[in-house]
Order: sequence, then structure tokens, then C-alpha cells
Amino acid sequence: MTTPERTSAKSDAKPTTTPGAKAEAKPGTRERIVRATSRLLQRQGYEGTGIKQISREAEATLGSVYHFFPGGKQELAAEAIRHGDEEFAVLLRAGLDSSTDLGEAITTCTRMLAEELRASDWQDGCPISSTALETVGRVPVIEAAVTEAFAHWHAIVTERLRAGGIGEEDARELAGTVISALEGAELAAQIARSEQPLLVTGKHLARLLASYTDGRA
Amino acid sequence: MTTPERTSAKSDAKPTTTPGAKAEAKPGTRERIVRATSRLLQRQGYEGTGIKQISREAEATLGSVYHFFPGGKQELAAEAIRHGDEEFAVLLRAGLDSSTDLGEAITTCTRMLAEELRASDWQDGCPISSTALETVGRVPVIEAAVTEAFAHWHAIVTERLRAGGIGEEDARELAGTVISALEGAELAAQIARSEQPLLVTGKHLARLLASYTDGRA
DNA sequence: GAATCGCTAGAACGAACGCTCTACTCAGAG
DNA sequence: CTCTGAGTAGAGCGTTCGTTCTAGCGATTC
Repeated sequence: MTTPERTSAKSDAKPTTTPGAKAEAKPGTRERIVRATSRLLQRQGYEGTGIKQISREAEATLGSVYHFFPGGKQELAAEAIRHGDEEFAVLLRAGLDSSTDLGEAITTCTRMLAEELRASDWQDGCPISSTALETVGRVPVIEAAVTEAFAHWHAIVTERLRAGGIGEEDARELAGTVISALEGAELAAQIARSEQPLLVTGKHLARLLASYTDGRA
Repeated sequence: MTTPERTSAKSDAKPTTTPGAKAEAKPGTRERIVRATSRLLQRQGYEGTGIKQISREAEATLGSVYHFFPGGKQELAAEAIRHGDEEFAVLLRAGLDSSTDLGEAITTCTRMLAEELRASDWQDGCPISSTALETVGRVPVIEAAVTEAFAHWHAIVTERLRAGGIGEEDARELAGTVISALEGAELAAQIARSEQPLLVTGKHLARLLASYTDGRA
């Protein structure tokens, strides 16, 4: 009775831009809304971000927001989490693939995160942690998107560690610690307004990984 | 002009209970308000927690809240952060002092955190991280309290590492990584609804610390 | 007994919240 | 031309927000 079929356009992958427009010309309304939501959630969290503020920043109207996301704020936030998921995954892959040496690959990740953080004046930390903490155990739709994001990142790191010569079981466990440490270090860096926590954590993670690869290989 | 002198009772340490009552009988209004705020901020974050909800949970009236915290929500939140700071510090000290072995001390910390988390049905993570993320760079009073809390915890861990035979510089750096990793692992555990991320991170931190103590001592 | 003071009590304010609703624009199909 | 349907536009709903305000309670002090 609640029109379960039309929860949103989801992954229709339709252009959404005015038909016939160039791919990267102007993002199209739906895309603009998702991007604005993602950035606002990252900076102000779920409860701190209003739908009207989103529509303002996205240069879309309230009507458009509810047109594309009939599920309201929760559905919109879940989609924004998926956007942030992919964003972080791209950075993670870029860093991890930057070197054949595992330690260097990890420290590159932390260096990239530190640079982004500084460039945003310590505002843009993890794109989903704030929303995740606020909604854990209370907004299932968002929780599901968050869980998937973590699993996604975990899989990326696990695969890289395996490729670096670490065994299946160890790789899975270490990947979890790597992501946790990055997450925590990013929070610490934001609070301290300093790149140091991220860079130091990178160094220690590299050392930890080395203790699994040295004497094996 | 804004009556800067009377921002609150602060650390008056007066009983606040009805005069003459036993120390632990019933916490007294101010204390009840701070405790309720701390728990609510931990679970729902800053923006997700309303002052009326706080007064309801604390079994105090709105008048009482503004009597004790004329600075409003911000001052109240800052005080609650300081409460959470001390709460976490107590657990940290208990865990770190539980063994003469550094690695065991750390894994005890993660085990304690995991137990608390499970006992609260994965609700009560770090008491300040949610609020910290929401207000970073936007609410100076709260930011200051958060910065102080991190510095406090950092000092506790640093001292323990030094006592465990790690040099000054290494101890300071490692303490930062330890706290970051705990913070991140707690978030991961909340999301996964599992003790595993915390326990695994404990194991890895112990191994990392061992790599600094072995071959030195 | 009157005055004082720390604290309780809750009605009321304007602003903002998430969301619903109707009206409108406009390109393409028949 | 009309018709259709995706998308735009924003007024307005009821609710809740943080805060202010006045009134009153009850114990202590003169």
C-alpha cells in the first residue's frame, strides 16, 4: 500500500541531464542533489543537515528533491552514503595501487587523506562516519548503506594485502585494522587540525604490515 | 554585556544534592542533567539530541537545565564531553594498569570496550566522537572540550608506554595511533554489531607495540 | 515572621524542521 | 494541434527546535 515499487530511480543510470547534453557538462539535477547531500552529511552529519539546505546548495527545488527521492531524507541520505562509499573507494584504490611495496602503498593513502583534509581546512573527513554514528541502530536504510560501504572498503584492502603476499586469514584481519586506524586517525587529524595523526598512523600501519611480510615472502 | 562571569557553576564541586544527603544516594539535579546529556550525545549526537529530551531523561525541568547551564545547549554539551572524557579515561587507566605486559594491557582495553559495547546492544560507543564530528570547526566551546579530551587520553597512554620501556618520542607517536585505532575499531564494531573489530585491532596493536619493546628492553 | 536565595516549574516565542500538495513549464508523441 | 508525463516551483501543513520569561516552592537567615 505504500507504493513499494517506486522508492527511487536507484541505479537506472539514465543521464538525468537534459537529454543529449555532454556527459560532464552540468551534472543534472539528481546528481547535483546527491553530491550536495554527500558533502553536507560529511560536514554536518545527518540531523544537522536540512532538506531545504540541501536543495539550496544543490541549486534544485524542494519539489525536485522529493521527485527523485520519494523516500524522503532517509532515502536521500542512503544514496549519499553510497556516493561517499565510492568516493573513498577510489582514493583507497589509487593509494594502494601507487606502489608495489605494501608499506609505501599504505603511507600514500594516509598522505592523500591528509592532503585532502588540509585542503578543506580540516572539514572533509570520512564522508560517512558522522552519519553512521548518528544513525547506528536507528535508521535501518542508512545502516545498510554504511555496512555495505565498510564491507566494500574492507574487500579492497584485503585483496591488496593478499596480492602483497599476506595469507587469506591475516589479510582479512589486517584489512579491518587498517580501515579502523584510518578512520580513527582521520578523526584525530580533524580535531587536532594537523596532518600528523594520519601520517604517523600510516607509518605504524606500514610497520605492522611489514611484520607480516618479512620472514615470509 | 553578556554576563561572562556566570557561564555556569563549573567545577564548584558542591554537593548539588539536597544538603545533608548521602554522597551516592541520588545524584542531584546538575549531575543528572550532565549524565543524561552525555549518554544522549553518545547515542544520537549533538544535533539529534534536544534539550527537552535531555530534561525529560534527566527528570529535571527545562528551568533547571537553563539554571545550571545559562550558556544553553553548547555549554551543556561541552560539560557532557568533559564527563565522557573522564569516563573513558577511567576505563583506559583500568585496562592499561591491568598487566605489566604492554600487549596484554592493550588487549584488555579492547576487551573491556567490546564488552561494554555488546552490553549496550552496540549503542554506547565512544562517548564523544559523534558530537566531535558534528561540531568540528563550527562550535568552538565544544571543540575545545573535545581537544582536551583527546590530549588527556593521549597523555594517559603515552605515560603507560613510557613505563613499559618505550622511548619518549616513540611513545608519543604510538599513543596517538593507539587512540586512533581504538576509536576507529569501536566505530567498526558498532556498525558490524560484533566484538571482532575491537579484538582484532587489540591483537594488532599489541604486536605493533611488541615490535618496539623486543630487542630493546 | 519576614526576607532571601537556590532551584523548580512550565507556558509561550519565533524559527526551522520534514513533508505534502497543487500549479506550472515544456519537449516529444500522436 | 492536443496530450502526456517528467521535472520545476514554492506555499503551507503540523511539529519540534532552542530559548526566554514569570511565577512559585521550600529551606535558611535575620
